[in-house]
Amino acid sequence: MANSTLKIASWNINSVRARIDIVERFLREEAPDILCLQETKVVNESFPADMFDRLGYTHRIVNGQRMHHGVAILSKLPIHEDHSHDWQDNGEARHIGAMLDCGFRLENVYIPAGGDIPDPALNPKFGQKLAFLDRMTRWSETLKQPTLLVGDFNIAPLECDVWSHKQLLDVVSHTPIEVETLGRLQASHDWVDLGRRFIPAPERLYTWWSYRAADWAASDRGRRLDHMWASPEIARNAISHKVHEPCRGWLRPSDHVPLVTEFTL
DNA sequence: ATGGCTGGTAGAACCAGA
Repeated sequence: MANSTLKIASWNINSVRARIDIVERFLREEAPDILCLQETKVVNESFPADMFDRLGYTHRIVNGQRMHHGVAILSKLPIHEDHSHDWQDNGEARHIGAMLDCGFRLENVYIPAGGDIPDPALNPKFGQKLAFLDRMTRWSETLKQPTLLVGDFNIAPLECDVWSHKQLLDVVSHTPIEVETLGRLQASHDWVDLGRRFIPAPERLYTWWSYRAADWAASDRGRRLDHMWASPEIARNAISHKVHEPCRGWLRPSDHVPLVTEFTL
C-alpha cells in the first residue's frame, strides 16, 4: 500500500510481568505497529497476553525460558515464519525472528552481557558473548532478504555511546575486542546503524542507565547498548528514530529504554 | 561511588544483569 508507514519498537523490559503496566503505557502513548521485547523472563505458557490482546497486538511469537533471558514479538500486523537461532549453542532463549507482510524480515536478539571480566580465559561468559557474535556474523554474511535487526546488543561501540570512554575501556560492553567483533558483524551485511543515522556522532546517545545510581538522570552515566540495524534498502525507508529516554523515569522502570523507528512502505 | 539496585525463585549469607 502506498504512503503507509510502519512503526517498530524494541525494548529490553527486564521482566514483562513485573512491568506490564509501563508496557501498556508505552503502547498507548507511542502506538507502534510492532513491539520487540528482550529479557521477558517468563516461560511461554505464562506470557501475559491479555494486555496485548486488549490493545490489538493479537499476533505474537514468544521464545521464553525460566528465570532469565527470553524474547518476544508483539504485533498488530500478521507475522509469519517465526524461527529462533541459538547463536550461543547452549539452549538459551535469546532470539526470535519473523517475516512481515511488507516484505522484510524482523530479527529480535538479546546478545549475552558477557560477565564481569573481559578475558575469555578467565571468564567463559565473555568467550560465549564473542562466539555468539561470530555465529551471528556467519549468519549475517549469507543474508539475502532485507532485514531489520533489533535488540539489546550489550555493546556500546562508539566513544559517544558511553558516559566515559576512558573509564569504560576495560568494562565489558565497551572493550576494544567487543567493538571490533561487533564491527565485523556490522560489515558483514553493510548494516545501517539507525540510531547514528538519525542522531549522528559525536552527540551523546544512551539507551541504558544502571539501577544503582542514586539519581540516574543527574549522574547520566549511560551506555547505548540497544540498537536497530537495517539492511541498506530498508534503511532508505526509515523516516524517524527515537530513543524514549523519559521511560527510564517511569514508576518501577526497566534499566533500558525503548527505541522506535518509523518506515515508509 | 560501575555497583550503590532489581527481578525471579526460593524460602539464600542466592543468582544474574552490565
